[in-house]
This record gives sequence, C-alpha cells and structure tokens, in this order.
Amino acid sequence: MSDRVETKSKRLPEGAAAARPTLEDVARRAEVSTATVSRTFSTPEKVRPALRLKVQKAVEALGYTPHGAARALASQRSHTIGAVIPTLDNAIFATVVQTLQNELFARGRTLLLAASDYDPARERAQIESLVVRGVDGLMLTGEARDPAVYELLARRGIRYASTYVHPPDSPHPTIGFDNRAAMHKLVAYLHDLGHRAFAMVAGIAEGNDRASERLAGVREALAQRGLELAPEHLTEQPYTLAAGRAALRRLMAERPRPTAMVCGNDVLALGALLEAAALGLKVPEDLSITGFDDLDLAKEIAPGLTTIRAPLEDMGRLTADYLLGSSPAEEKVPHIELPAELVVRGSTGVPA
Amino acid sequence: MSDRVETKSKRLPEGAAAARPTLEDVARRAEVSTATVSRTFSTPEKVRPALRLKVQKAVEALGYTPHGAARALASQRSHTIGAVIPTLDNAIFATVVQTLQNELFARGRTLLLAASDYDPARERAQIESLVVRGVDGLMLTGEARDPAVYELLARRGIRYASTYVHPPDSPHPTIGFDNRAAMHKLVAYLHDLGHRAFAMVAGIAEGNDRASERLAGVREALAQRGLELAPEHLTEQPYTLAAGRAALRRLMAERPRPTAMVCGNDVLALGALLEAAALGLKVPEDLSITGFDDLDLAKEIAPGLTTIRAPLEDMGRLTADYLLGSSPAEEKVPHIELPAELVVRGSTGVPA
DNA sequence: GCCGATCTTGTAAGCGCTTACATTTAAGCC
DNA sequence: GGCTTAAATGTAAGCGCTTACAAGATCGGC
Repeated sequence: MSDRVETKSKRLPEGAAAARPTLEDVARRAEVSTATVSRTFSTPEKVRPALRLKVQKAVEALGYTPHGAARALASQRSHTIGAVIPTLDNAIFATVVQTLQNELFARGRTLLLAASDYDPARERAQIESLVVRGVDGLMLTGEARDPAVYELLARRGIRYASTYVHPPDSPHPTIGFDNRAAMHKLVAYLHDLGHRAFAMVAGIAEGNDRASERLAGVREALAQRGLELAPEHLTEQPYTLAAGRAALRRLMAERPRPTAMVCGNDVLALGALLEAAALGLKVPEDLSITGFDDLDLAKEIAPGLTTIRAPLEDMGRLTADYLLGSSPAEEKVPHIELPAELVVRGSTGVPA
Repeated sequence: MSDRVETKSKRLPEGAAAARPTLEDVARRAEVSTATVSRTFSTPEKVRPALRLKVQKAVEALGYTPHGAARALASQRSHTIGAVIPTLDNAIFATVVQTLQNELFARGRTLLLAASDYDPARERAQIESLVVRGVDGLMLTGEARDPAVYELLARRGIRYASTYVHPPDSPHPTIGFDNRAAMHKLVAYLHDLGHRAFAMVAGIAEGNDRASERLAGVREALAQRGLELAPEHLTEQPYTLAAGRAALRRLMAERPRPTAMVCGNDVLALGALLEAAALGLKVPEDLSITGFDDLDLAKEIAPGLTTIRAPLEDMGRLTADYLLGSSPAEEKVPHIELPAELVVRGSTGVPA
C-alpha cells in the first residue's frame, strides 16, 4: 500500500538507509516544479499559499531535509560562519562565542568553531580549513598573524573581524577593546593608591597581541610616571592557576618585594591569590593583586579580585552583525571600540 | 605578459575578487584532466610523480583551494563531524571537545560545534542543523532526548555517540562513565567516614541525564544504608558559583544541620566552599563538601575539593575513533565505559 | 617482437540544489 | 470583454567536484 510512492531508483522496502528524499522527490509528490519547492524554502512569499501547503505536506510525508552542500554549491553561500579562538577553556571566549552562536542560530546560520590552543601555526591551518569549508564569514581572535592569512581571506572575499583588540590604525576590521589602555588605567589606579614597586605576570606574548598589549600598557603607564618594570619583576607565563601560584612564590622571594602584582588575566591572578593565602600573605595589605577579564570567580573569591571587565556579549553580538551584514562593497572597515572598565575589589589597596 | 594565462570568463586585471580558480583552471594550466587533478588530492599514489608535480605547481601558481561544498556534494561525504555540548563555559566539555578536535583535525576533519545551553529544544534544533550541514558523525552529550532525533539520525545513516554517560542497556552507542556509580562510591566513602546527615545540591535534571543519574546515585547509596535525602536537604540548582553559595547558606540554616553536602558538580561545590569560608564555617570539621568533575581549581583551592574525576581526554579520543571508524555495517553498538575515580582531598573528613 | 595483464589518464555523467529566463495565469482597467 | 501589466510557475543550465568506465600506455613473458 505504499509501493509506488517513490519513483526513483529505490526499492528497499523499509530498513537499510532508504535513499534520502531529494527536492525532486518532493516536487514530484507535490506535483509542482523543483523551483517552486526551492522557493517555498527560501522565498515563501513568492509562492501561492495553496501550493506552499502542498509542498509542506510532501516535505513532511517524505521526511525531507535539505542538502546543505548542494545548497551551498548552487547558491555560492554556505550560511556558515567560522570562529577561531585560542581555547575553549576560558569563560571569556565562551561568553563571546556563545553569544555569537545564539545570534547566528537565530538567523539560520551555523557556527564552525575551532580552538588553536594559542598555537599560530595551528590557528592558520584552522583558518584555512574553515575557508575551504566555505564559511561566509570569520571571527578571529586578535590581529597578529601571518599576512598570507589575510591575503587568502581577501582573495576569497571572505569577511572577517579581529576581536578582543582595538589597535590604533589597523587595516583590518576590528571589534574589541583597547587592552593597552585598560592596563594603563589599572596601573594608574594602583599608582594613585601609592604603589611604586610593580611586578607583572604577563601571558605568553608570542602570537598573542592581547597579551603583549597588556604588557605594553603596564610599561607605558609606568614610564609616564618615571617608573619601570625591573626584569626580575616581569615573567611570561601560560594562563594557568599553577603558573600564577608559582609566579607569586618566586616574586615574594625578591628583595625588595614589589607591592603590586599585575597579572595578565584572572586565571593567573586567581592562582596568585590562592598562593598568597597559602603563604599567609595578606592581600591587599602585603600585596595588591590584579587580574584581567572579570571571570565569575573574581567577585566570589575572598578578597574579590580587582580586574578589568569588557562587554563580551556586545562583542559577540556586534561581530555577528558585522559578519552577516550586507554592507555594499566598499563600506569603511569598521573599528568598533568597546569600553573596558576597571572593577575595583578587595584585592587592591594602599601599600603598607 | 600574463594576459592569456586564464582562459575562462575573467578579465579583471588584478583587483576586484578575481573569480577563484577551480579544479578546471588547475587542470588546464597543468595540461591534464580534471580527474588527474582530483586524484592528486585524494589518491596521489595513483598519479605519476611527474604529473603530480605539474599539478602541484599549477595549484600554487593559481592559489587554488578546493571547494568544500562541491566536494561534499560529489563525494557524498562532508569530512565534517558535529558536536553538541551543553555549554562552552565549563572545562569538562572544553577538554573533551579540544581533544576531539585535535584528533579530527589530524585526520583532515573539521569540527562543527554547537552549545545548547542545557535547553533540549535548542539542542534538537542544533542537531537538525548539523545534520542538514551534512556532518558525517555526531558527538552528543548524554542520552536523554526526543526519540525523533534518533530517528532522524538513523534515517540519515549518521553515526553518533552519546558521551559522558554509561547507561546500563542503552540502544545507543555510548562512550562515557557511570555517573550513578561514581556518586554511589562518593556517598559510600562519606558514610564510611561516619556521615549520616546528607544534603545534596543537584544540577537541573530536566533534559540532563548526567545530573539525574548523579542524584540517583546518591539516593541509591543512601537507601542501601537505610538513609534517605530529606526533601529540605535536596535542591536543584543551575551550575553556578552563586547557586552553590546560596544553597550552602540555606542549608546551614536548617536544624539539624547536615554534616555532608554533596554537590552536582565542582562549580556548585566551589561556590559552597567560598560561602563556607565567608560564613566562618570550618570545612571539613563543620561540614564536608564534595564536587564532581575535578576542575583545575578543585586541587588549588584550600581546602582541596574531594570530587570525581573521569578520563576526559580518553573520552574525546575514543569518540573521534568511533565516529571516524569504518566499522562495516552491523558492527555491535559500542558501550564504552571509562573509569570515574574518587579523588579525596581536604574538603571531606570525619564529622565533628 | 607480440599479446594479455596492469597502470595511468581522460571522458563525461552526475551529486542536489538555486536561479535567470521563458511561459503561463491572474489581476486591473476602460 | 479585451487589453496591458504584474504575479506565479516551470524549464533548464549550471555550481565545482568525484568517480565509474573507457581508452591508451607500459611491461613482462615467451
């Protein structure tokens, strides 16, 4: 009683992966042309309600789902956006990517996500892979990368945005905040409190312009005040709790001790805070500690962590807007600066 | 001097998005057929070295990159694997996804990642979207979901695996650990220490079989020992620090007070630990607290958090292996159980 | 040096969809 | 009602690649 519904090259009565129905099957069943079925999906308002209904019925009866690759090939658009971030294991990327994804999803796009683990070579390979997959747009983290990558993107006409940064005069579209200025502000605040002996635990700068900008911000602010970072008071560390702990321990062995420890991000700062507690050091009396990112934990831990907060959701949203935007040809390259605000909590105070 | 290299429909001398080169352009330039070029990519050993070289030169000269959608359409394989996880904002998913991605990448596959934010409807929509995109395989989190989803997957012949769980006799392929048994073990350990008054802060169980299994494990272990969870000692909370804090505060207002607080995951437990410190409660003397997941912080915080650790990297690796595996037709549905071990630290002890 | 087996390469038919263009149908207007 | 004009469908040509299959080249073995 259902033997002649399908007209194509199938006979498998039931089981064994019955060939998936195609647009043509739907068209045949609904007694319309494939063009009409296609339009029912992409521009329903151009199809009379009566036909539209027939098509929808056929779609359901057959359990039809479109074939993304075929669609992408024919329309030359994949409805897919790529994003490459350094790591999944950090809430500040999670927040942005989650927002981005929600925005994309709401507009029928799919997110292809890759994590480079802070490795420039891997990042490049992943970008290339995403390009081959035909992403319509690409969210990048930071701006520092091989020019060849940007050439590829230009050649293929793929729209992209560098996020988490706001470099002064970049030729690339950027949506982010000024890491250097934020750190500058933080150091100014510490200086105002009376701190003169600074130490910094920076992130690994190679291929990470956020990390290097943050360090530059510290240096800049200190220089303006006639101070500088002693070599023994500067260290580059991966963003881990353990590195933060170790850095604090090492620093506390120095004489004279710094009174303020500026960390490249909250994870390092949290590690430092934990180690300080373990060592019986009083924060902020003995040492002020600062972070960057304002993770959830920053406000929950005792003492609360003084840090920098950027509007991550906005960044995700604006990136989605830009990447999906229609902007005719030669629109200006955007450089959207988002505010990064100083959040003062208990981990900083007047030096003893 | 470079005017007649291209033979197709292009003339734009330089700028303006010169149409990207196709396989055919490469073939023409290398003076071979498109088939040969295609083979040079997919089965180089079938092409004589001399030709292979010519092709490679042409590829470079033209800056050719393959067109993923066309390839997927012609070959009926997308070389793409999808993964749907509840949230990006949790290291336990980050670890698995990162491992999975590395494995896939090494084998030329791309990962499409979606986060459902613990919303079953959204999860379903995302799975469907990934299916439309033509993923060759799918990593799912947990097993609880609308049967229609599994039907779709079966109809389309897409291989999938439910991870983070190990249900007794599931019809689905699973790669994970036994949440219930792990919690059971934890409670047994607490009982052995002398605890009799238990409280639990579970995760939100709806659509989350990991959370409900963990709760079931607690109940099961208690029942075996003639105990049970008083209704006022059980609460379901989202996985946030704030919820953990609030739960502890509420619990400590109860009389009699529980002596052991079992949390659905480490985030809740960390929140509880923080609040205990804020309240001046001594852990573990006044209260033992346990988590689940063994986040980095669990061993760094003071006191260290007693928790459960699962081999996440293995899970990612095995999932990649399975999803990419060749398994001829009716191979047995795998049910891989990974060990989840109890990690005892300072947050648990003999009750006062 | 000839013949069949074995390798290489080329030819060309799709993969499932979108969309310009042609054609048909409905809608207005006097 | 007969005309023009606009709206709704259908026709069919690709999108860029893979891959049966056919054809040509190569190589031993005798």
